[in-house]
Formats: sequence, C-alpha cells, structure tokens
Amino acid sequence: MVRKRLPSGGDARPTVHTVAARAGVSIASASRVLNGVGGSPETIRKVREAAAEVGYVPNAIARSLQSQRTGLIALAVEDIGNPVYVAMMRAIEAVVAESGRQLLVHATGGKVDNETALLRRLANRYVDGMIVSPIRVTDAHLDALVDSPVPVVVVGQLPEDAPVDNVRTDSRTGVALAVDHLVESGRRQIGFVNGPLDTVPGAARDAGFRAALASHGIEIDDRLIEVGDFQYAAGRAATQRLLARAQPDALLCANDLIAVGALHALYGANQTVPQDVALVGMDDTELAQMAFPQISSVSLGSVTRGRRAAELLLERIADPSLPPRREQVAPSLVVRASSVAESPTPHGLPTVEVTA
Amino acid sequence: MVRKRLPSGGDARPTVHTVAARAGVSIASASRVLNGVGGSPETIRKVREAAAEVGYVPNAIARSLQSQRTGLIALAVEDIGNPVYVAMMRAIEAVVAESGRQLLVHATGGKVDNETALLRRLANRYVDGMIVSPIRVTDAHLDALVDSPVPVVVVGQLPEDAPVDNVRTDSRTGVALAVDHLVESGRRQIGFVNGPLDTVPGAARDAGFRAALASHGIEIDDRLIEVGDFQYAAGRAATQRLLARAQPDALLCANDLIAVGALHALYGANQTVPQDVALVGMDDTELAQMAFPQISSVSLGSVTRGRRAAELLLERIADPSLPPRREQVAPSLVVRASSVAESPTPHGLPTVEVTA
DNA sequence: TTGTACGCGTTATCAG
DNA sequence: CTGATAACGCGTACAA
Repeated sequence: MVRKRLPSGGDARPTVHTVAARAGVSIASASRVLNGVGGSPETIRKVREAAAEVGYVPNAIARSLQSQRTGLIALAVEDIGNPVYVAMMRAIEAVVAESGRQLLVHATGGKVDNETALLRRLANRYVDGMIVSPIRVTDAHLDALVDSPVPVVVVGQLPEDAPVDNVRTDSRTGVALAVDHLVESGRRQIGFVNGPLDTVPGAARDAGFRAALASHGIEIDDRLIEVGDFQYAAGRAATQRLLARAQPDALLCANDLIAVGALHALYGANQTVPQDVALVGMDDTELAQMAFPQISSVSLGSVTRGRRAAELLLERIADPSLPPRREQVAPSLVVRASSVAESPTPHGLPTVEVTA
Repeated sequence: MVRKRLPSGGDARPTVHTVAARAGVSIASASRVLNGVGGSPETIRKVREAAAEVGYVPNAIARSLQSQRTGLIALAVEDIGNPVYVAMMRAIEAVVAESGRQLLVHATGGKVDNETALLRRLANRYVDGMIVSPIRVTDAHLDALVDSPVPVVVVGQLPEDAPVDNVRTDSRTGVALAVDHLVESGRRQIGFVNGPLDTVPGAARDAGFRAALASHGIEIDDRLIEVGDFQYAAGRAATQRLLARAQPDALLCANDLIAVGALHALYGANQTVPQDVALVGMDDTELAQMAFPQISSVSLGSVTRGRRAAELLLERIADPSLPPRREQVAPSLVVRASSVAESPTPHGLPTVEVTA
C-alpha cells in the first residue's frame, strides 16, 4: 500500500501544510506569508495566527535543499585548545558573521581520517564552505579537498600544484627571525623543541631551524633538538629530555604551548629565564603574554591568515569560477622579557616588533 | 513554462539521476548500489563505474531531508578561548564520536541574540541535537530552548521549572570551598574578582562569596570585590583597580583566566604569591597548571558535566519521550602552590619574587 | 533483482 | 493576490 500524508496526524511537527490547512489557505500562500513576500492583510493575519497556534518552525534542511545554501561555514582545525586556532577562529568569525552566516568549528585531533570524514560529511552541502587548517596532508586528503562539492580554503602549506585556495605563511623565515634575534643577543647554544616531524609545520620548522643556524655558521648539534607534540605537557617533557643531555643558552619552541611547557621545565631545572636561557615561542598567542615572564614569540600572522581565508572563501562562494588563489602572510618577531636579559619587567613595557 | 530537468546538463553536480542514466539503470537501482543494499553484481559494477566517472558525491542535505537525521551534534558556548569550554568540548566530543556522530562548536560571545539565532537556525534540523551552555538566560532564550525542534541539553543553571534536560553544578558550594580553605589558612582580607553580575555564574558566585564570608563571621567589604569580564585582560584590570584601593591577603577569582590576570596584576604591584596574597581560581583548567606558581582552583566538574550532557542528549535523541532530567555535579577544590605558603612550589622551587 | 512512483518540507513558477 | 504544481536530491515501499 502506498503511504499517504497523514491528515495533520498526531503530534508530528507542524509543516507548511499544517499551517496552510489551519489557516484555510494554500501552502503557497502560507509559504509566502511566512517568508514575508506578498499576501493580503487578511491572509497574512490568518497564516500568522495559525503558525503561532501550532508552533510552526520551518525545517531548515528542506529549505536548504531548495535554496542550495545553508548560511553555515565550517572551520576544521587540529586542536581547539591551541590558542593560535582560537585567535584564527575569532578572525574568521568576524568576517563570516559580517556576511550574515554562522561559523561552526570542528576539532579533528590531527587525525587525517577524521578530517577527510569531516570533509566528506560537512562539505556535502551541510555548509556553504569550509576553511581547513590541516597539519598533516596526505593524498587522500588532497583528493577530498579538490573533490569537495563546496568551496574550501586551506590555511597552511600545500603542494604547489594543488588547485585549492590557500593562505600560508613562511615559517622558515619566521624561525630565522627568532634565531637571528637569539644570535644577535649573543646566544650560541640554541636548542629547539619542535612538534612532530611528520606534520607540515613540524617539518618546515625543522628545516628552517637548521638553515638558520647554518646561515650563522653555527654547527648543528642534534642533542639540542628535541621533538614532542604541539602541546604543553609534551613540550615540558621534551624540554626535560633535552636539558638532561645538553646545556642550551637559548630555546626556540615550535609554538607557544610548547614554550610554556619549556618554561616550566626550565624552572624545574633551576634555570632562570632569560638570564640562563633565553626563550622564544611561535604563533604569538595570548598565552605568550599570559606567561611569566612574558614570552617572546614569532607571529605567523594567524589573525591575518584567518581573516584572509574567510574573505577568499566568501569571494569564491560568490563566484565559484575564480581561479585558485594563493596568498602569503609575512611572519614577524615580537620580543618580550623571556629573551632580553636587560629587560627589567614583563609588564608595562613596549614590545618590539621585528619584521623580515 | 514549466521547468524540466535538464538532460544531464552542463557542469551541474552529478546526482543519482546522472549516475543512473550513465549506468543505464533506474535511480532506485543506483541508489541501492550506492548505499550498499542489494543489486546484482553486474548492476553494482555499472553503477560504481558510472559514479566514479562523473565524480558522484551524495548530497547530504537531501539525504537528511529523507532520513530526518544529520549525524551532527552542536555545542554552543560563550567563549571558545576559555579553557574550561575546551575541556568540556573534549569530553562531549568523546561521547559524540562514540555514537558515530560529529561535533560542531559555535562561540556565541555571550550575546543572547546570537545564541537564540543559533538555536533557531541550527536546531531547525541542521543538527540532531544541541548542547548549550548559556551564561545569560532570558525569557526569549528559554522559549527558544523549549521550542527547539531537536533535543537540547543545557549545561548550567536554569529556572527550576524549565522543562529542559540540564546538567548543573553548585557554584555557591564551590565558592564556599575556596573561602573555607583561605580562612583556614589564616587569611581574612579576602578579595573577590568576579565576572559580570548580569550573568548566571557571575550572580551565583557573588551570592556564594557573600554567604561564605558571612558563614565565617567575616564582614563584607565591598572595596574587596571587583567585577570585570570572564577574561584574562579584564581580570588583570579589575585586580589592578581592586589593589589600588584595598590590601587583600587573598584573592578569589571567578575563573582561571581572571586568576592568571590577577596573578600578573599582583606581580605588577610587587606582591608575592602566595606569601603576600593567596590566589584561588575557578574551573580548574589547564591554565591553572600552566601558570607560575600553579594556581589553586575550584573544580566545577566541567569534564563530567560535559560528558553527562552528551550522554543525556544521546539518550533523548534515542527516546524523545523521556521526562526532563536534571543532574548536579559536585564541586571540589584543587589546592596548588598559589594558596599554600608552606608548600614547596610544583617544581620544588621557591616561588619567584618579582620586583618592579 | 529491478523499475516506478511517492514523500521528506520548502520555495518558485505559472496560470487564473 | 491566490492556488496548483514542479522541482530540490534522495531513499524506499510496492509491484513486476
């Protein structure tokens, strides 16, 4: 037997049909009134009344199927506990809200499976566009990106030929800024606490660090290089391992979470900062300012990158025929108390910004 | 003229029709193969092939309209930069992922309009359920909550009669734990840096603080109470204002972000922690451990609350006829170096003394 | 197993 | 201004 529409049956959610029937008009008229286009005063009154009585609320899914849009933008990042992504998210949110859309965030945990699954699910029309900042990029990943039915903008490094809108920074130069600063301050035993080497930022920062040391004629001592996760606890543990076998007079950390971990490891090893060991982080997040002493940090322009990514996405949504675009944001170094021995206090001091 | 379906026109996205036509079968067969139910080996081959050729990717919106579900859960919090929400989110994510769904997060900025707008948009079937943790609750808000077409669970205080699943804590008791601890440590000039009084947690903590002092027979000195936002910078500024007019020997902060701000304000005022001023935060986030010295903090069980909220939500999705449930998570106090003068610091080091 | 046709809830088009 | 009806893309009874 063929199912027929129930005659406004039971406690099912009211639809336009329910409202129309109750108001004694056609669903077309009901829909028009509900959308505020047209309708005689009398019709408007009847429909409004009926809608209120049955507690009508439109089904956004059905509306989207028809309109081919949802008014939703998604952002996928590895770890929402990392303040750099929070800053990026805020920048994106501002742009997205401006366009009348809403931003949804998903934390992927850096797992490629998770991220491609998200792409396959969300990008299939649940959202009007996506911004994704992957720390690991695989071929499957790239396929998911280019096959995406909705526009996608990538924040971060991507293969040259990937036909995807992309906003990147130059972390090699960023690392060089930090190393230059430390060398100029007279440091020579510069240690490096990095994130996983199988991640895009991890690999780039490792290469940048080695190149920067080489440019100063400093030999690379692998005992001064340690790897962990991009997190506080891992950064602290990694620094402890490093300190157990070497005596750095400076420490560069691949992000601010690691830097705070390093700071605590240094305290635990009776080292003063910046006197014994100068400390520099990366990403220039709020965390660098919240530490004591405040931590010098390489800004990779995450706010700018987020904003530009959002703008690129909105442009592409408006005009999908645009060619793939690639933008780069220059890094800069924000010097704070953790790397300047002469600095009397972490507070009330103007910070110095150094650009490449 | 009535529009007719274009004969697999141009560069429009392929649909089941496209695939079916190309494979020379009906859309029903195509759909069945695509969903892995039924189909002869030959049909399966043809459909798979056709799908691959045209790069078919299913439209999730259309699928959801039919299936009445999206596999998506949303979480709405005020500020994703607050680590307490990050912890909560992780707990929720674990449960949600377990059920095969994905979690989407939205930061409302504490604006009621924004939050109700989100409820009206997302809850209208874009997601299978929502968890929302509002810091301000208005009538409009409550209406949006109870009218929601999809299940909603609220984390935080709600009026007694609100027919909404709800997981709360008892922040009054939480504040009392902190005050008791400080009083027992011999502190009497206990200051309080709170968040906005027009928020639910702000109001509850203010009441709790006054009640706790009263229970110890300590007179309330309004000069020792200051209000700002639930953020680092605001907490620091508020503490500076407080220190300009009073000399507390202890400071309770309404959350850990404020506590870190207070810590810096104290450093700036030449105060040692915990010797001159004992410091206690709330929420017991990672931030409390990342500060130096590590900050004592009142745990409001945010991880437990998040997990329970997610479990309640999944239960309700499975059975919408359940009666509204209300759960409470007991607070506890985690004592660290910032409030115990005799205690060695977390790293066996004496607390740092700071000079201007 | 396969194809036809209906319905999910909405908006948009067309004729009256 | 109003009503009938075709889509949006998909899943699935039902009959063949």
